[in-house]
Amino acid sequence: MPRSTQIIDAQPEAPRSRKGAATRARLVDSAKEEFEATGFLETRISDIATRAGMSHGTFYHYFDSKEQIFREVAEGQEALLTAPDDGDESAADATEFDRILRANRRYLERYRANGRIMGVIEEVSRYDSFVNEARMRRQKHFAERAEASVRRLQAEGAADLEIDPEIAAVALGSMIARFAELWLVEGWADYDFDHAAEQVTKLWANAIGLRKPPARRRR
Amino acid sequence: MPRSTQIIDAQPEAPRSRKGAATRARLVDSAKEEFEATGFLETRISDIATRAGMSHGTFYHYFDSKEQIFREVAEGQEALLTAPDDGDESAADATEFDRILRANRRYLERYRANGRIMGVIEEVSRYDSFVNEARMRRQKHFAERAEASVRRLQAEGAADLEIDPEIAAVALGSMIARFAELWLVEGWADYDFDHAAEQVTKLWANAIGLRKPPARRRR
Amino acid sequence: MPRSTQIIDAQPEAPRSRKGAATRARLVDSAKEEFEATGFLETRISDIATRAGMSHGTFYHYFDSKEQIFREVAEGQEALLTAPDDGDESAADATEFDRILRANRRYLERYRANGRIMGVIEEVSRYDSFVNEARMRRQKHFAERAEASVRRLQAEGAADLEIDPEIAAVALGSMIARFAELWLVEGWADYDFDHAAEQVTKLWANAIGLRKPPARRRR
Amino acid sequence: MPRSTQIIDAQPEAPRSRKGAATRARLVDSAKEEFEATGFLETRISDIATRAGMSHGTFYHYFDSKEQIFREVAEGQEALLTAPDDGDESAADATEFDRILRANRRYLERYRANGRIMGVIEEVSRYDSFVNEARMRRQKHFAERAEASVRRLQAEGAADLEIDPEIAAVALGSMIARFAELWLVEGWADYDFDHAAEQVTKLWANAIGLRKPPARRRR
DNA sequence: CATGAATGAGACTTCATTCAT
DNA sequence: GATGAATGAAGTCTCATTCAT
Repeated sequence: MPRSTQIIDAQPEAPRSRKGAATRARLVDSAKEEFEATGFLETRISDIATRAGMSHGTFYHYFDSKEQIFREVAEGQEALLTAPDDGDESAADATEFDRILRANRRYLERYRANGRIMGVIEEVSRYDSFVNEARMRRQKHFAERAEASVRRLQAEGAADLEIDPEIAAVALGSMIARFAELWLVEGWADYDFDHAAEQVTKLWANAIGLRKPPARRRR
Repeated sequence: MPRSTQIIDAQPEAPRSRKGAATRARLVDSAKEEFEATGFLETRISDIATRAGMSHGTFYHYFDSKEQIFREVAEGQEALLTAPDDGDESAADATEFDRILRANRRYLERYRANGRIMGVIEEVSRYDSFVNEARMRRQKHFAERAEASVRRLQAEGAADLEIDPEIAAVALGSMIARFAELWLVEGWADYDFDHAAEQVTKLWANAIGLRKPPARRRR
Repeated sequence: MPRSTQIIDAQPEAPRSRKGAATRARLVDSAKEEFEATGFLETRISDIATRAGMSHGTFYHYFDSKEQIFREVAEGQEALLTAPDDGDESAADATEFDRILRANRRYLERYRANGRIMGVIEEVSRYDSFVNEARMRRQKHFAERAEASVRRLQAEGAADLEIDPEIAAVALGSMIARFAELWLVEGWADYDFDHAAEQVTKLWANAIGLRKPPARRRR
Repeated sequence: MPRSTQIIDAQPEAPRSRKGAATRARLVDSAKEEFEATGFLETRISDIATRAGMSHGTFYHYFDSKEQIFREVAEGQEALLTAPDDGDESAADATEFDRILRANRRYLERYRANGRIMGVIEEVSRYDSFVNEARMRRQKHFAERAEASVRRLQAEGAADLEIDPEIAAVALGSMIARFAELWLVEGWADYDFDHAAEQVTKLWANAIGLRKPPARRRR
């Protein structure tokens, strides 16, 4: 049973030596840079290899195609975007509004730090179902959290009961995602970061009818 | 609304005869169908020509490239999406909420009726600046209306004054646009149309802090 | 339903103009020459195109691959080898031996006239099942005739009854086929044509125990 | 019987250690298996190495190329096919017919036991002159014996004098060889072994006009 | 001896585009 | 206007072979 074990195993095979692993990593890095600089379609396999300082043949030791390496790059970005906060989170949140604000800021900050590649991911997700699935997982990730949050608030009497938590979660997640893209990738306008983050959070909070709970006040 | 940015958008030459015009129109229709069925990248000039029942050589009598004919298809869709209501609009709107609801419904209905090609436009806008510009014009079209609407309501005391009308317009426009794409192109979920339209409108209205003002009349 | 109608239709499509047909024919001829001169494996698509005086891109208008055009060349040879005699056949045959001799001579003559390409067909038939099938059809064609002939002669009391007509047909067909290959392709030895043809016919006749029927004598 | 034609058949170097010899042998075995399973063209060096449980780099310690290792495999098969009977041969043969039958059976049995690789040898012999030479040596080996046999029988008055011993030897050798290939490699039909062996021997005996001479004794 | 990373020659193929008819 | 034959740039991918470790 030689010749790969199908589908998943489509990958040439993992590097077996330390050097190989380093080379592979170098390729992924170069690929990301090249995709950022040139876009997906315009990037040639040999561009990636050359940028990584190696022959294009080497590329094929580690990846089967441009699509495949892109998936890995995209996967990394998606993981980064949805990674949990790296620090004392709950600590700082005085109010529910602060909690939402922090989440939004985190998303926007991370998106801003990777604007170029995020734009390319948006592009590629339109014709590569793997990448699209990863993007949908991200969307789902945030939607689930948002939905749970809305339900909880409704239960606490702190949110509008007429809001459908499911739709609200998708729509508000969409708002943040597209707003981020327009602002940080398309260059729609040059908003002040703090102001923009606060504004979309206000829209979000208003949208679900967030009420300042009894003993708290918004800044 | 210039026809694309008309740089040297010189098409081979406008058809002179009636027959030529018909052939050209046939190509545009076939192109749309083919793009819907196959996506932009996978569609070949000869696919379009074949679908239109002619030799691919003929294509070049009317268009210079796949990009060019796509721009025309996309332009048509954008025009359709932003076209004014075809009928007695203001008539029916009893309240501001109804006005927003009607606008959202119209957008969603039109989007739904053209889901496939809208998805392709989303794709192509990522690597064709003409198409992207057209999409941005659409976004701007809605954003301007939304911004004006928010300002007016704020002036009337019918909307939250803490909301930045500019950001609100972009963010809420983004919400509708991405929600439409997720729902109607990506098949994220199968919402009831009326319910979904009403929900996103509620989110919108809440977001800007819309208050049913005592005695309201529309512009 | 664009994009070919599967399998059979794998061919790019038949030429639509007279000029196209001529070009296609030119390709087939050049392919045969190139295969004869260089062998199958060593022949490049562009060699064929260049020999036919055209760009390699043109090749792909008419054929999908080297295998495909080779099949057409091979098919032509097989047809030629099994083509019926072009002339007054039965007329001349005084005896059964003469009949067998004539058939053998015809095969050997035709094989000799196309030695090079026959050798390549032998080669390719080992890894292209289409070509192999064509070769097997040829073998079968002759085997069926031979078997019928043996049965008839046995019935007439003019052949050894202990011979199994089925095996005899295959074995004697093999004898002629391989002998032809060794002699005319491999250059095993430089026999006089008439002598060799007569000798293998004698072996054949003896093998099946051909008896001179009552009122006839062998020359 | 020189080891191939030994032009500059310089193999990397004969293994010096016991371990090296074992590795080398393992490669030859794996190569044979791989060739049988995949055919010559489709087999890659790394397939052979992998099957032998080693890195493909190691292959080059022992062989220069796929051709070279194949020659060794083929050489082994040819030797096997032409190897003298391993036992008390003459003993059992009561008649000349029995002698021919025994030789044919031995060939067919050996061929059958190695059908797959024999088929590959047939293939490769068409484009590797070394392999072809080995095959021709086999053919010559049998032809020489057959020719001598015919001449002897003719001298003894036990065979048809009109038969040209040289051509008969080649043609009848061809008959056996091709019949074996059709039957045992191509799967032309599923003959009973004993019956088939006896039949081709009858054809052979008849062909040379073998007569049971009054009182015969074998050499 | 063995490993497997790295190389790059060399062929294949696609398809937008041109152009003679 | 329409046709479809012809072109060739451009990229893909394979795998035998080398070589540092």
